[in-house]
Amino acid sequence: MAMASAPACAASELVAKGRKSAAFLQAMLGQQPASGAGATPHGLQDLADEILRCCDRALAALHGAMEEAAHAAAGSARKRKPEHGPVAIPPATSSKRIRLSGGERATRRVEKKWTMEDGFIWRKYGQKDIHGSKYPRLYFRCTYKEDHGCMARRQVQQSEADPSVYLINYFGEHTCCRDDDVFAAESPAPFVINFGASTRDEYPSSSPCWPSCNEDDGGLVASETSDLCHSPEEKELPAGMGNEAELIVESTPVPELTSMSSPEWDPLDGCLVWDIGFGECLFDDIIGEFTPLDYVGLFQ
DNA sequence: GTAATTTGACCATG
DNA sequence: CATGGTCAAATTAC
Repeated sequence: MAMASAPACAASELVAKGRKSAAFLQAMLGQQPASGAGATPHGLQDLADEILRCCDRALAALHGAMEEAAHAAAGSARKRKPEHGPVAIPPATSSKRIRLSGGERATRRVEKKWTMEDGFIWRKYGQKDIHGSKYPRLYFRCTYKEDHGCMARRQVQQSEADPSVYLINYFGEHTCCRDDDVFAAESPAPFVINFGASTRDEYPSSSPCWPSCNEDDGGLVASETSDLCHSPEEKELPAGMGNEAELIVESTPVPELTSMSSPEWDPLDGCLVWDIGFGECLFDDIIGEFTPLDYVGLFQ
């Protein structure tokens, strides 16, 4: 309900402002001439960079929480099987087969990441060479499928256009972290923004499914409904890996990969690849764009 | 010894 | 029949 999403929205705005400040800091550091042999701006830049990334992930986590809240709130207005976690996809819109156990149809979203890491723990259960694709498709299911009956699955495939990019198809939702007991006990933790380097320790094995702010994480950044997604990159998705995505999630190139050494790198755009432009716009606007239409009503 | 991964086989779908 | 998704035995790693 709105009462659940309002604090999340406020927190999201705060994180967004923090991120903006960090972006400016990083920009200022980038403009600083490397004067003073001892003063190494790279260390500070790395720090600012990490702050940016943590903010991004915090936003993503908040976004995910709001999405959950939105789904829960919209339960009466939107089609959702109450006894099944995954949201049903209208079969009529599905032209390609998506075989799911028990014939279920689940939420599906596509991410493009620079790493396969997403903070969740997956177990690989298959690999398949895909016709016409240079790279095999890897099949993963949640490690906690047995323990919690979590039906979350994902398919990972390297992009042919850019092999450094992984196209990750997510099916179903993680229920292993949504159990009432677990969620009640752990709910504060996932949204704690820890700017330190030991964030991984914030999420011990008791709640391993929450996306964590770790070094390897490519960063889940944003998601948009297919109606909102106009990214041309969606067209780059190989057959069966995004053409019918319910959600397209643009993911972040880790800044240090290119941006820190690139003179054209825009510090305000270095951490997130959004369909929208960053420019000088306030983050409030970004949140507006960041927020799927489903949630807009909840925030007002 | 246990858990995770690999990989070929099987099955469903178009 | 071709292709993609999943299963499960074998293998490997810890």
